[in-house]
Amino acid sequence: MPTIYDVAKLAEVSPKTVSRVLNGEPAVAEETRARVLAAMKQLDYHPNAIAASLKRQRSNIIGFVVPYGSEFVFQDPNMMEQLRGVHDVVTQAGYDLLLSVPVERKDALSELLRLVRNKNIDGVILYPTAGVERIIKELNQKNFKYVTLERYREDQQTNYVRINAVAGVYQATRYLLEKGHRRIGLINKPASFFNYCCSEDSLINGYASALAEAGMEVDAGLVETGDYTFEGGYQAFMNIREREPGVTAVICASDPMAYGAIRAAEDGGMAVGRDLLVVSGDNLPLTRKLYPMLPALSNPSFEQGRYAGDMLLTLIKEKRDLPGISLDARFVPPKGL
Amino acid sequence: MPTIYDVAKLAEVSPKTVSRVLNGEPAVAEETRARVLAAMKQLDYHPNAIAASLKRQRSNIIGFVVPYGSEFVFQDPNMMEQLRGVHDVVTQAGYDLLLSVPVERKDALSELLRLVRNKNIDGVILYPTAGVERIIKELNQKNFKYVTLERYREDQQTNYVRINAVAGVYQATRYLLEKGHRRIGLINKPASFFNYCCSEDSLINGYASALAEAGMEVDAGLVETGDYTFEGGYQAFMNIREREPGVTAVICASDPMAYGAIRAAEDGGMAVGRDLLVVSGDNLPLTRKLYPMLPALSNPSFEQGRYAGDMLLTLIKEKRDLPGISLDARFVPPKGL
DNA sequence: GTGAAAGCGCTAACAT
DNA sequence: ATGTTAGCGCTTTCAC
Repeated sequence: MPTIYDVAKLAEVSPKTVSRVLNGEPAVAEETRARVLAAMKQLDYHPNAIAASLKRQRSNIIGFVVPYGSEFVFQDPNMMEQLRGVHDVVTQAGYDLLLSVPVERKDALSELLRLVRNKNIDGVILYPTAGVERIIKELNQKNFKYVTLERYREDQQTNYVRINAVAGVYQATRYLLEKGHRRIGLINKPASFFNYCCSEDSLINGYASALAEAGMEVDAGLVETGDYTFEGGYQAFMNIREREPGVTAVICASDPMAYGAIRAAEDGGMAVGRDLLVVSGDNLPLTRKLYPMLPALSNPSFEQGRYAGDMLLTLIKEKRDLPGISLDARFVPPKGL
Repeated sequence: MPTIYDVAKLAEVSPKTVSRVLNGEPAVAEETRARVLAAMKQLDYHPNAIAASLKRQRSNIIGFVVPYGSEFVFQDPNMMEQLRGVHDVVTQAGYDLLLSVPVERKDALSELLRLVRNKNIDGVILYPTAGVERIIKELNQKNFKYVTLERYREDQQTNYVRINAVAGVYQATRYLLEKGHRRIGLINKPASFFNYCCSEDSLINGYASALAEAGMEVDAGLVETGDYTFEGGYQAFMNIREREPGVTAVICASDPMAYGAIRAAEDGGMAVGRDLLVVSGDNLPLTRKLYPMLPALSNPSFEQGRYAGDMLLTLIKEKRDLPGISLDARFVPPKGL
């Protein structure tokens, strides 16, 4: 493989001049630049990014570390949407994306440390999980740039992009109340998953406010917690139905859980859309297609990824922290209303 | 950041000895090794992977380039399964995965070239697309290691992992015939997508053989081609139904197309499972959950990814080409039969 | 506008 | 078992 020296020799200039052409630096005569470019072409020269990284002390690679094990991650449509958002924005900025999903869930933190310490990467997008605080501390100490999806602590002020579903759930609940529903189930997200710390954005808050406005109280029998999966949603709805056979609507914190609830309802002889209204939790494209008539909470996961990527790139460029961002989930009423 | 020299000084050994400890080379006295490790710990030393890469002339990074645009890719469950397979196997072998999905579909080939030429990566997994042949030629010339998912040419002999659905479709068709179905639809995969060259593994072959054995011929009115998407499946079934109102079963080449066909059937007033039997195309976990009663073709996409990753690692290690692999899709009869 | 020299942090080759 | 030397391919002073 030809190096910058080979090009320099052929073009009869110094290596530094070749480097200048490579990096589009201005102080090069047009005629010289042309000669250098011709030499590159003739030799089929391509710069070695690793050598440049070593000297520059940065790799132009962004890391994305996702805990929870690959089996879950690659089948979770929201994570894929976040990944897509991050990918698109960093790719277009000329960075590459190093994707790391610990095969075993328990390796998530050490994997993160490995990536960061070996500093192949210029920054990292990560999910807060239990135990991450120690790592964030190390990142801060080393002045290593990161953005978290959701917050790792309730008092985190900077460098996160989160989604707040409370307003969406409030609207969904109001909508259902207005339609005459009185026994409204809620399949909430787990208290300790992404945002394992932050109780304030539990869906229960929006749900409870809307009920309170209608002079109603939360009935514990109507509330369940799922684990974001189909199975979790299935079981949760089964439990709710057993306790509250009169349930006529259910709000789900995620689409897979909504699918589970739908199957549970149908297995129990209910006709979804007639006996039971299901509010899905993410409004994934697939959900819109499978169940076009159902209302939904719309989770801007893709935008979350985009903002996170953007924020990280700015962090890297400007070397300062940025205030965290909250994106509100929206309520999408059913088609034709 | 401390370097290998700092560690060497503190441990009172040479840098080379530190390097030996780092790489687990045998010829180090136990006592020395302990001293070095202690020094590393004291300094919070972590090796710089970029420097090692420059010297070693390899990065321990595998590239995965997926064409078709990120919007499609991250929402396609089969691609995600392949990605997961590749990811798991290379990760466990100590490699990192660089994921590259050109945001614009037309940039796929140049993206591939960029990755390869800058040789940040030790090898690449790629999909054959129109025009890829030129690039494969360059890869061969430079002795750069790659594995293709599906073949880029009918006569490709090495370095691919493909899925052959013909046997599965044959079994599916036989099953349906035995159950008494006579008007069996087929929503085939497009002739030019992954394996844009290879007509031999068109589903039509397995379909036609099974029909022929039963003394029947292929009725062109029952066959459509989709583009792997929900919309494609929807439209395809609509077309089939219009031409052949008596259709009682349909075999789909992918799960999203099966979802589309199901929706089309239901929109047309058919009850899936009673009026129409749908054989889904991939047997994704989600499909098993949403439609547990339907028969399916089972597409081993995850295994395809694993084999591709394995093959690439072997290619890199042994510096030789390997014969291509075909994985047969299976037919999975409906539950309870 | 261009060039010479030094060095990023590591490892391979060749000592001893 | 351990050390010395050189150099991977580039960019960064600092000079002219």
